[in-house]
Amino acid sequence: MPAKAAKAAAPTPAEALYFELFNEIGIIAQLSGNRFQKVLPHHLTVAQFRLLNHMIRLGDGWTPARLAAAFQVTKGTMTNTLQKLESKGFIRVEPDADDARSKRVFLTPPGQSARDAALKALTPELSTLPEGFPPALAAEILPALERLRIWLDANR
Amino acid sequence: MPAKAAKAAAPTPAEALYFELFNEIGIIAQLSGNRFQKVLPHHLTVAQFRLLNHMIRLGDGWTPARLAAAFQVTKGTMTNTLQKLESKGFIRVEPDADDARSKRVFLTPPGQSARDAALKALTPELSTLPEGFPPALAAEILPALERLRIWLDANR
DNA sequence: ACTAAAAAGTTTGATATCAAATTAAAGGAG
DNA sequence: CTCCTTTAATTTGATATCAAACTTTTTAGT
Repeated sequence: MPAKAAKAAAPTPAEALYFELFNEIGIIAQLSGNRFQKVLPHHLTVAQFRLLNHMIRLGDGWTPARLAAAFQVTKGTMTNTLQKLESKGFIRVEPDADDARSKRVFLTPPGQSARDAALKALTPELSTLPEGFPPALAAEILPALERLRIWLDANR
Repeated sequence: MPAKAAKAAAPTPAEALYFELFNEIGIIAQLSGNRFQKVLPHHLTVAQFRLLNHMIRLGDGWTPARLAAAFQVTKGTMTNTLQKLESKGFIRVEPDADDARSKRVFLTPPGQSARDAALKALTPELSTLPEGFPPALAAEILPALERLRIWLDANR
């Protein structure tokens, strides 16, 4: 049998597939993030916008720790993000009556307005997207992405 | 006709779909990026690893400017990333003979080894993934993601 | 009830990234 | 040829994020 060159760590086809998947996802996240960042109002970062959005969609009153876990950032990062949003008046952070270690985060009316304005500012970015990437395609792959996200979230 | 509440910027269903798509992609990128970061050898960042990987897959000899465009980072960021990789001996940066403004980036043998080692270190992270997210599903959505990435890349 | 362990939030120091300004070289218009 | 514009790379200052240490409070074990 001919000597085989010492090929280093050739990934299986399945592994290669996953690597490619995460690579594409990483690039898309960076491209879209950059793009969104440029048009967000009130000097909102993407992270700040996502936090506002999260409170609209899933309700407020969460603790910082739970938010940090939900967004997969460190507690220190969440502290910083919350302080920025609070200084802009977009959220209110109150002590938790039941647990003196904890706090609770609430969206303010200006915060809701800022979120709406941000959404409006983002919309034009998407206006020409359907030409190259039809909504039906988005709908088609979304369940799979959710499934992947949920798995990653559960198996850290 | 009843007075309609001043609903601020209600996105169309298609827009909502896109927002959700980018949201999921953003979360997956963060989860997978964090995860990969923790196991990468040689203090490689994800950005550094992707650069090494890029040179393996698409060949080296690119200019920093072209690399910055390919990865959608600023030229300053690319300068920094290249300096880090060069200080580790994983790449070689040479002046371009034809254009005194430019440089050319080459992968060194240690760089190739580091990339192989990184790939190997990443593989265990994927070992249990097929249970929750079968490779067939990855293969199914990959073309759509490529299409999205290409569109975003072309329409900046 | 007491003590040890865990959890919530903050702080600190380091780093990756960005935007904008800077320097140097190439290209184009006249 | 000369000047103006564009391009390549770097530098600078600011910020977001991380990991790790720290403080306070709660929970659990005995």
